[in-house]
Amino acid sequence: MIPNKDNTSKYFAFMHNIALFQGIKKEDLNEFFAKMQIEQYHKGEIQQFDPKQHSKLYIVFKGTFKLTNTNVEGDEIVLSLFSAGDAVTPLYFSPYFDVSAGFIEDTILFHFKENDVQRFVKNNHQFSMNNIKFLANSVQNLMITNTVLQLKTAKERVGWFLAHGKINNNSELPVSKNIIASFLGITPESFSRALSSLKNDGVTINNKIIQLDNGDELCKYCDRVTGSNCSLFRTEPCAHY
Amino acid sequence: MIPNKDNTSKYFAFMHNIALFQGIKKEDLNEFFAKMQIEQYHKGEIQQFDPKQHSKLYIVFKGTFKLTNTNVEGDEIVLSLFSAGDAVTPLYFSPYFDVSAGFIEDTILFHFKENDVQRFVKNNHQFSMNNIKFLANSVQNLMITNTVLQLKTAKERVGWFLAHGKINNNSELPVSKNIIASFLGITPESFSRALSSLKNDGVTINNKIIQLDNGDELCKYCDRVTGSNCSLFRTEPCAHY
DNA sequence: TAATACATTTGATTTATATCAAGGTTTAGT
DNA sequence: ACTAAACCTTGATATAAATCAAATGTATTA
Repeated sequence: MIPNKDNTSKYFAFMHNIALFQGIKKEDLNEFFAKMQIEQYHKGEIQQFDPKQHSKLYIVFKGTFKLTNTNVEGDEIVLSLFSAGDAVTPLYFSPYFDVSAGFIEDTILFHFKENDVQRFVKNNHQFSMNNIKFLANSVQNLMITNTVLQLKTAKERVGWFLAHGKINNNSELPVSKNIIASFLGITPESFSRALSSLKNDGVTINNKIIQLDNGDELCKYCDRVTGSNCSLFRTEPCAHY
Repeated sequence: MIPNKDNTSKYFAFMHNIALFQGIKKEDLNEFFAKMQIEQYHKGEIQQFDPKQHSKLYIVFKGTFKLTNTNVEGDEIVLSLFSAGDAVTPLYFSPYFDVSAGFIEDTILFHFKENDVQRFVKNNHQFSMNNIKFLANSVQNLMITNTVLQLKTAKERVGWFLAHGKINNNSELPVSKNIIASFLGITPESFSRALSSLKNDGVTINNKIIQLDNGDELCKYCDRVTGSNCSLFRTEPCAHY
């Protein structure tokens, strides 16, 4: 799919808001964006992320997909979820790191080729700084996920996930429950039971919409980094004094 | 501790071998290294990693420490382990990310101040590329750890840890068993039982030294990225065809 | 709109690992 | 070399979550 004139300005406006491209001169950006390619995927499709062929920078324009890893027994685990505005850089993955992208909705990705990204990193300080920031942030998020996976009971994991979404203004579940369960390292059954237990605490989910009786029911499950973006941070109900 | 003349050349030689500094002109490096500070920590010490005070780049010269996170109930989990040659960049962590460094042995760290690192990143393409590579590698490793924590039984986790060490030529456990257990998200008791089960498969640990009856006993626990560095990769016993 | 697939919930049962407890071993410091 | 403190192992028991199974609910598409 080649962008036509009409779409181009819409796409570029969208791209200018992506964190990776902040603080970069408009001319430089537009020159880089001119190299952008568009890929469309359909719901249900699975793409092996073979870095030999996929050494690119991806930006999600529309849709949702999951990054997954499948073990020998065929169990699939969800490493992370991506939706509009998120970036992925398999560019830097080892060719032996075998992850797949599973498309949950019809999805439009923008991509840049390895050489173009490398050149832009080399020639543009701000872009290289942004890349460092982006990756450092990924490191931090993965460490937090790590903590959640090691420390929490099923209910606490679910609570954490919901608190995370709430603070980022997603009062709606981003994907189906069984995918969230896999991301949290629990079974769909356990997820369901955790939810029914949370219901007793005032957390209800109707049609993927999360509703809270008081508004502070999820505070106890929140991590400190996520919490720092919360309107209740360091007020009385907050877990972080 | 201020480096004296004698030590300086030893330190610089060590630093020139660190991955983060590869491919950079000697003059540039030495100018940067001149800003290096040295910190010593004693076994048992714990340092809160408050990024307001610790916005630095650290290189481990000697010793071992663990990066840990403690939850409300006081449970401690080990996020990662660092030893000579490893780098840490809390530089890029959120000020709300509360991790601690727990020193397992007497440790010597080299550190650089935030401003100096930022300046070097800005002025040296290779260093900024190296930073990107370093962080991307961390992302990948954390994703793998994530998979291990979600997918594996206690025995498989221990097997993976030992396989990892074996391939990186550490036939010796890097730290005490209970710290490894915490890193793997299991209790010391489960770790011990996993080891005794592995013993039946030909994996013996004597005085922290890992011994294998045949040499391929750990192959089934190995992940593909680690495996790609193994001498047995894609031979008959390898799990990755 | 029916038909079929997919997702979710609920219950019964099993199982792996945590917890609790006690004894044994190694390590470190005096 | 001796003592105290960590560390490790082993056994018994408890428990949270996985698994198995079946029913219900919700999408998809023909």
